[in-house]
Amino acid sequence: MKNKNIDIYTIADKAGVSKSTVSRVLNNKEDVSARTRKKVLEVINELKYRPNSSAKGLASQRTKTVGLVVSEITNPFFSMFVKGAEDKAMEENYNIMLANSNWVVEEELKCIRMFEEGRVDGILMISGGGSDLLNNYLNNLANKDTPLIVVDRKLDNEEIPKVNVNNIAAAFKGTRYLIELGHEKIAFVRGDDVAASAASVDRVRGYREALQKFNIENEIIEPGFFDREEAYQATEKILSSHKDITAIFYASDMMAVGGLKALDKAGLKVPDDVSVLGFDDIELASIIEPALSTLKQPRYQMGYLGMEKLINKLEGKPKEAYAEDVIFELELIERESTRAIK
Amino acid sequence: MKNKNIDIYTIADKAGVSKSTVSRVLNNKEDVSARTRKKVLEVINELKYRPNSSAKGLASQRTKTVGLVVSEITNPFFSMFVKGAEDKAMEENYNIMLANSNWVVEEELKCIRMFEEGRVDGILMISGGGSDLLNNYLNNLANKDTPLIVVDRKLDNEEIPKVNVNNIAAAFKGTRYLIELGHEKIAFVRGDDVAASAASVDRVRGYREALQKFNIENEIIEPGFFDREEAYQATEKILSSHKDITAIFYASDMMAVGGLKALDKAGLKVPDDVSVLGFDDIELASIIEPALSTLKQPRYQMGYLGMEKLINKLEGKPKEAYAEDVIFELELIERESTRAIK
DNA sequence: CTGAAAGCGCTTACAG
DNA sequence: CTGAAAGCGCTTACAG
Repeated sequence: MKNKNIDIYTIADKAGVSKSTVSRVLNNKEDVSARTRKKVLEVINELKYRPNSSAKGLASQRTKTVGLVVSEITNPFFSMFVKGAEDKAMEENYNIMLANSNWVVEEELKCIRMFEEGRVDGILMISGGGSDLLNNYLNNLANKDTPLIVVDRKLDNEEIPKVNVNNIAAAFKGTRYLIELGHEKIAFVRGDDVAASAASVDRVRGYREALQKFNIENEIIEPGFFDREEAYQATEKILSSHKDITAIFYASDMMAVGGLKALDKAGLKVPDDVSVLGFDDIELASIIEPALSTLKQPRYQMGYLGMEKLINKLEGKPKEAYAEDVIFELELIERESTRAIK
Repeated sequence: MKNKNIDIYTIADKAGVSKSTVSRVLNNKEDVSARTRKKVLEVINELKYRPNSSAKGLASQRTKTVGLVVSEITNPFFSMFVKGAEDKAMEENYNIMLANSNWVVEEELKCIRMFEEGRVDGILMISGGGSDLLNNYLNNLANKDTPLIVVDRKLDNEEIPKVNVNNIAAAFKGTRYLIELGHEKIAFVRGDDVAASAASVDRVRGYREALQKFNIENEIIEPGFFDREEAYQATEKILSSHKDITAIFYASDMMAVGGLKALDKAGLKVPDDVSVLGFDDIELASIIEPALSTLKQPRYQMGYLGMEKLINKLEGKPKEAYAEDVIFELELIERESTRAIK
C-alpha cells in the first residue's frame, strides 16, 4: 500500500545522494555541485517527481498560498481586482485560496480561519462588508502580525497596509468637470450612506466640496445604494422635483445605467437633454448606449499592487516594500454621455 | 523558538488525555465518551486551537481543497459558474484553489500540477481552452483516476464526468422560435468554428436543423467568434448582403450586444425592423435596451452540480453520485428584442 | 473507550 | 559540497 508514491527518498536513492541534497536542489540552494545538481534533476524529470506540498508546508511552515477574500466575485467590478491579484500571484508562483464572502461577515471570517489553520501564508482582502465586527477581527489580526493587505476599503488601522482610491478628489473632479461644461443644476446619486462604506460618504463629500468651491447652491442628493433599480427610482424622483436638471452624477456606473433607463423612459435624451456621469468604469460603461463618461478606478492595478505588497511582506522584503498605503487618483474618461451646454 | 504554537499535544496535556483522543474528537469520531469529548472541546475553545492543515494533509493524504480552473474569471459568463461551485464547496466545507487560465493551456496545466503536489484532492474544470494538448492531459489524468469533473466543455472521454448543455437542441429551439414568430430570413452569427469549440459547432448545427425541418432555404451564417466587435462587423456584412433580413440569432449575448449597435447605426429598430435573439442570458441581457430575448444557460446550477459531483467522488460516495454526465436543456427567455411579424 | 507508536514527506541546522 | 538526525503536527491501525 505504501511506497506507491515516489518521494524525495526515491529520488535520493536513484541519484545516489542523500535526501538532504535532493531537497537542496529542489529549493535551488547554493552549495550543490553542478554535477550533483544535474544528476538529481535528471532523476526528478525522469520520474516526474513532484514534491508534496503538505509535507513541505509542515516542514517549512510556509504554504506559498495566499487567501483572497472578495465581496462578490460575480460582480464585474470586483472580478477585475481578482484578476490583477491573480496575475501577480502567478508571476511569483503563489497559489490562491479563494473566499467569496458575499458580503457576509461570517464568510469573511472563514478566510481568517484558513490563516489560523496554516492553509495560507497571508491574506489579501478586497473590499468587504465593512462591518464593525469584521473591522475588529482585522484589527486583531494585524496585532497578531498577520500578513494582511486590504484593498478598496477604508480602515482605521495603521498596522494594515491599504491600497485605495481617493474618492473625495475623484468626486470633486467629476463634479468640477460637469461645472466646467456649463452645468449648474447637478444632481448626485449616492451609494450606501453607512459609516462603514467610506467610499460613498467620501464621494458625497467631493461633490459637495466642488459645488461650494464654484459657488453653486443647488445641492441635490438622492440615495441609490449602489443598486441599479434604486438608482432608477432616485432618478425619477430627481426628475420630478427638479425639472430643470441638466446633469446627474452617479456614484457608480451600475447606478448610471439604471439612471439612463429612467431618463429614457422620461423621454429625455442623453447627453442632449441631460448629461450623465458615472463612477468606476466597469466594462459595461463603454458598452452601453450612449457610452458612459466616468471616473476610472484602476481595479486591475489595485489588485495587482495589493498582491505585490502581500508577497513582499511574505518574502521578508524591507518594510518600504509593503507597509505604506497607496492611494490612487482617478482618471476622468470622457465618452458620449456628457456634453457642454450653453 | 518552538512551543510557540499550540498544537494537538498542548490540548492533550491540558485536557489530561492522549493526542489520539484529541484527534478523535477533532474528527468527530465515534468511540469517545461524552465526558472526555466535552472536556477536550472545552480546552480547544479556551485555547482557540486550530489544527494545522499541512500536518493534517500530510498524515491523512487529503487536503479538503479542490482546484477550480476557469477560463476567464472576469468574464461574467464564467464567474457565475464559479459562484455555483463555490457555494457548494462552502456548504461541504471544502476550500477552493483558484486557477484562472486565461485560455492559456499552460496555465491550465498549472492546476494539474497543484494536484500532483497534493495541494488539492480533485479538480473542477470549467470550460477551458479546448486545445488538443489539454485534452490529452485531461485524458491522462482520468486514466490515473484523478478526481476530475469537467463543466461546459465537450470531451470524448467516458471516464471523465461532465456537466454540459444541449447546444444543438437550444439553437434548434431558438431558431424554431423565430420561425414560429413568422421569420423566414434568419441569419445566424456563430462563435469560433474550431473543432475544439464544440459549443459553437453544435449551435450552428441546431440552427441548420431547424431551417431544414421547416423547409427554409436561406441559410445565412456569419462568424462572430464570440466577440462583440466581430459580431458588430458580421452584422454589417449581413445587412449589406441581405437587405430583407428580419431576424438575427447570435450564438452569445455579447455578440448580440455588438449586433444591436450595428443595427442601431444602420438605422434599424429592434424589434420593429429586426428581431434579435441571444444565447447565454448573462446579466447584461436584461440590462441593455432593448432587453434581449435569449436562451438561458443555467450556469450557477452547472457550477454547483459540478462541484457536488466532485465532492461526492472525493467523499467516496457510490458511482451513481458522480459518474454520470448531466446535460441541461436551455430555457428560452422572451424579452423585448424579438417580435412576431406578419 | 483510550493510549503508545509508527508514519506521512519534507526542511533545517549541525557536523564534517 | 554533502549526509545523518531531529522535527514539523497531525492520523491511523494496533493493543488493550
